Amino acid sequence: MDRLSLTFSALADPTRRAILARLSSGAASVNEIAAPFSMSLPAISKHLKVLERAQLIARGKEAQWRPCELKAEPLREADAWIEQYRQMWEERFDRLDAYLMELQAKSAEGKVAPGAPSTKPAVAKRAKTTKTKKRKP
Amino acid sequence: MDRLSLTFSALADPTRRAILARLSSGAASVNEIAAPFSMSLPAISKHLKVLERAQLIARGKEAQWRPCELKAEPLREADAWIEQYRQMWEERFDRLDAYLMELQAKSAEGKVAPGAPSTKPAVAKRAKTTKTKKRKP
DNA sequence: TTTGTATTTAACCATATGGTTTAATACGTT
DNA sequence: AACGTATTAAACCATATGGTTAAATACAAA
Repeated sequence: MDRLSLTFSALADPTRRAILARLSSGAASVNEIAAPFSMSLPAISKHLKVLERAQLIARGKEAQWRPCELKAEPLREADAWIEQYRQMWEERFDRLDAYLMELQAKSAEGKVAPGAPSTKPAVAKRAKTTKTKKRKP
Repeated sequence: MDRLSLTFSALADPTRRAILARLSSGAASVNEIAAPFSMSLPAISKHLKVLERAQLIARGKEAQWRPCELKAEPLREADAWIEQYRQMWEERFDRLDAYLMELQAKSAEGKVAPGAPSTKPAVAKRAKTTKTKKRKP
């Protein structure tokens, strides 16, 4: 299986995401990792194997312990993939911004009812800092 | 299943990622989507159902066509999750940079053997250009 | 109404996933 | 050597996944 698929499918489980979260604050033994969960040790062991295959963790050997350490590299690749789509969800705000800017314009002309919400600063400001991409008509 | 798990497991398949890529350049019918692949139409239909359940696509109805449209919102959530780990993979480069900068310093003092590899520009420069992703203002 | 096109459903198959319980293994300590 | 602890392996089970082919459905056009 390709690396991206391995990464995403490793992340597609809340237990495994929780394990990564735990490891983000330092390496840990299998028992330490298992402690917060209400499942058997072998189940955790299997999850760790999945994470290891995805290279999201690396394991050491110290006496009878196999400490696990987080390896973020695959996350970087996953992030790079998702990154491609960033503007797709930013666009949404752009259109909202455009709409709100228009409202403001009208407001300046005194065409909006007195009680209309003030949409000016927080959101409309984003229109300047967000890159826009045109969508097909 | 929780939304993040749905999203990641939907992304954990190259066919589905390719479908999303196709849809990022505009909506398409099932047949159009299926064209590039060498698998049966029902297989594609199933993939679309997975994407739909994860809310990565939305479907319309026009005559006998059910056009698919990309919805990036879940990607934004996935991105936000991964974001937590960003510094984990940036740190790594920071340390590498620090090390290489140090090497350069020694090199400047003439303490490195004549044949030593020149590590100067390409990598050490990264220390300045490594982008810490733009966060919300 | 018949035919053609687009798409989904049904039934089936093989393999993967996530869990269990019961051993087995590996190492440090007594 | 025997024991205790940490971890994995084996065998098993239920359900999910990713694919197939054949049939059913929905709509447009002739």
